[in-house]
Amino acid sequence: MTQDKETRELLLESAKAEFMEKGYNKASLRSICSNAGVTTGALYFFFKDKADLYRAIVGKPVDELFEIMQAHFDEDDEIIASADPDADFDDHSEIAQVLIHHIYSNYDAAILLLTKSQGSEYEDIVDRIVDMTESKSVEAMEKLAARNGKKKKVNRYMLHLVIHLVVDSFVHLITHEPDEKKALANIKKVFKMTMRNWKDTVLD
Amino acid sequence: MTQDKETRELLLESAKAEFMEKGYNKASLRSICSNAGVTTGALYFFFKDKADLYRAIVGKPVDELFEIMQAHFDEDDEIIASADPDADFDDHSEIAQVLIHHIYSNYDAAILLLTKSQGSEYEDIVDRIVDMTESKSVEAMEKLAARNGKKKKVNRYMLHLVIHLVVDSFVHLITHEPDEKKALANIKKVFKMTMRNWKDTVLD
Amino acid sequence: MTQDKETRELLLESAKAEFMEKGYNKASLRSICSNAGVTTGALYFFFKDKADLYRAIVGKPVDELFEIMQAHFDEDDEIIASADPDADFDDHSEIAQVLIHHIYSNYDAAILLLTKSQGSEYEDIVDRIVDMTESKSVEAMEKLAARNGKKKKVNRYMLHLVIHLVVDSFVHLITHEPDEKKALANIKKVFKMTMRNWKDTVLD
Amino acid sequence: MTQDKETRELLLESAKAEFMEKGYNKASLRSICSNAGVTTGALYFFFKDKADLYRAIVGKPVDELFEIMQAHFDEDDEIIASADPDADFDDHSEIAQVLIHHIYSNYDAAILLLTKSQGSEYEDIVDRIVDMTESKSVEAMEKLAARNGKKKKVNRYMLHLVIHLVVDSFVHLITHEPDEKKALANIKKVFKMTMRNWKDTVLD
DNA sequence: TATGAATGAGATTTCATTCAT
DNA sequence: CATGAATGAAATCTCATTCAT
Repeated sequence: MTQDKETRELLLESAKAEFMEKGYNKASLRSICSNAGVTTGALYFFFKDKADLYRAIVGKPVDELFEIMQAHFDEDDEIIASADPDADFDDHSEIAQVLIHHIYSNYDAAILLLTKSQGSEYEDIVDRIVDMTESKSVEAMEKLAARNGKKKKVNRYMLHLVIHLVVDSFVHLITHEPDEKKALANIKKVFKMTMRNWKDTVLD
Repeated sequence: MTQDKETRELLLESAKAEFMEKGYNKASLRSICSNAGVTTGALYFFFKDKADLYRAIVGKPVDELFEIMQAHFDEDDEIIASADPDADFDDHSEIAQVLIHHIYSNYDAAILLLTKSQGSEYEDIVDRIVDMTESKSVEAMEKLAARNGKKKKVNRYMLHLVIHLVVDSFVHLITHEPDEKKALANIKKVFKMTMRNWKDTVLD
Repeated sequence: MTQDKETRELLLESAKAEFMEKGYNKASLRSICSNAGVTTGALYFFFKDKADLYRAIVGKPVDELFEIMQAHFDEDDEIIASADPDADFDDHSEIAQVLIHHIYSNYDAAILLLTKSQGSEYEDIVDRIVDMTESKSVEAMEKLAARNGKKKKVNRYMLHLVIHLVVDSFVHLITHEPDEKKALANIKKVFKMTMRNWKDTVLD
Repeated sequence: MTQDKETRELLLESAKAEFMEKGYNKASLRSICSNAGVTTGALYFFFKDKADLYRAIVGKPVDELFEIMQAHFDEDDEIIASADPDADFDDHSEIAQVLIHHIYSNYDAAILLLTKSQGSEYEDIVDRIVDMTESKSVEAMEKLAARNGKKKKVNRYMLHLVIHLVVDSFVHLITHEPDEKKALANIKKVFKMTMRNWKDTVLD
């Protein structure tokens, strides 16, 4: 006993592997424990329940992701509030880079969240990201319209779809390209594509 | 009771409802049977196991979908094989209409497949559609290149992504728009968008 | 398999013994099943859960008990409504006999209820009996007072206590005297005692 | 923290609350410890096991109770041994007062013992009190008979029952009347009632 | 004194599946 | 065709207790 200080870590490793292999629902706490070389009781010393164990793996990265997004939208708000009417919203290269870097720094958690979270409290993570992005975009567009007086007609359905697709692109990229640099290179194309789609189909 | 020969049908109805409510994994055969007013034995008379029951609901629509797609690609092949070098590949309105009609004619099955199939043999249905579309597209492009001598450089990653996104668009549309006509109207925009993305990012 | 038709019965027997030995809370469904020679799954074919199993043993006797009591109180009501102002409420020998007979006809269930029900939905059975008796008694006394014009002052605390004690006497008798005839003989004394206590302490 | 030497006290407080809320059986040592702000190890430093912890709360009051009762019976013995053949055994007001005072001075423990002790070594406390009272009463009656020559026939069953009921009355009173003075007032009525029952039914 | 970690046995419940009738 | 019964394995979770430090 008292192996250095690792049991919790062993459990997290084992849980990661099990969730990855079987998904949240079918993952067995028994397997997780026996693979970690401990009894089920030990697991319950460190984690409240299955949900808590999963949260211990993906919770922090998720929270940070939303913080990063929030910070980005706050910045945009400031730009909108500032004098310059021609500020550039088209250059998403910075936020893309930050997001990609954060995600690839937590790659295991990202894969778990995007492909193995059904049944957990995170099963709607992608929808939550889409929803946040959409509502923040709408807000920003309304502020811009209020300030500029120009009012572009917006196709709300296409707005939703385009945002959905750019998020899906991220998801697809992350789940298929394990190399951060390559992912970043591709995501820039995705953004370019998205901006055109935006202008062509969201703004009538 | 006048049940004539309907037990199988009752079971299928009940199963649809249960799968819809809980998803493939969490659906309980017990619940399905008791809601259908029969015992588990009856279920096992008509269906080999849980997978077979699910297949009985979604199998035929899926097979037909792939047949429709196959027929479409075969037509394209013929056009490529024909003399006309300027044949139009850009007009997908026909295939779109046929696909949408097929899907909305089997709407329950479609929703089941797209949102409730995790754990079943159909959990990868979207990927299979993407894969088929992608490989057929590559084939077609190679045949065209061979015939025309012109060889456009193709960005395989973006090809894959663009196809993925158009399929995702379908999925998103189907799961969010229950009205066939409205869905069809929107899907045309999606195709237009996709064609531009194709030319801009797949062909360098 | 198919032993005559008895598995459910075996389970009930085994459950009775286990509940009797360990009480509701500490009774183990595992033990019950293995002592009955079946697997736990079998139990869950016949009973919804632990509570349902317990209910299958004691539920009917309890319901019948309350029906018997209700019928008794209804009879009293009729007597009160009738002309005779001097009807005799003091002779409880009939109800005593009926109650005792019912209880001793379901002796196992009675012992279970009175001594082993903690943790189950029946843990308050004695209180429920006291409450019903008390409220019916109060009703009856009020009706009598309204009819007769005479209004005896009632010490509510002693009323409650005396009723509690007569019920306790029943309980004590039942749990200590397994012979129905002897129990009946003693319960008559208890009633006599109770009637005097009633007059002396409930009615000031 | 200034915990000086209070951990044990914290644990006892927390245990009292837990036992009160859930009863002996369902009380969780984990909860007790965490509510006390210590770990399980600490508990096991002060107490041998769950039983020992419970004993630490209720043991002393129980022992004292039996001592008080013993002293009372010893006094009675002396009176019997004394010359006066007409000594008064009917006035229990003194012992009633002493008992009630002791019990209300340890009210938490009393409630715990009377309503939450199932599963513990004290689950039979009421029976033990009844048994002691009964055997001491029989002893006393025999001594009296031996001395006086008169031999009243005693109905042993009713003796047991009457004692049981007076004890039950105490229990009921204690658990329903938190005010010591009111309890004392009522208990006197109970004794009066008991004395009459005694003469009427115990002594044929 | 007290902690933090871990045990191991136990609890109830659910499930897909089987099979004699 | 269908029933009713039963299996057996697995699931998550809780518990009192122990012990090295």
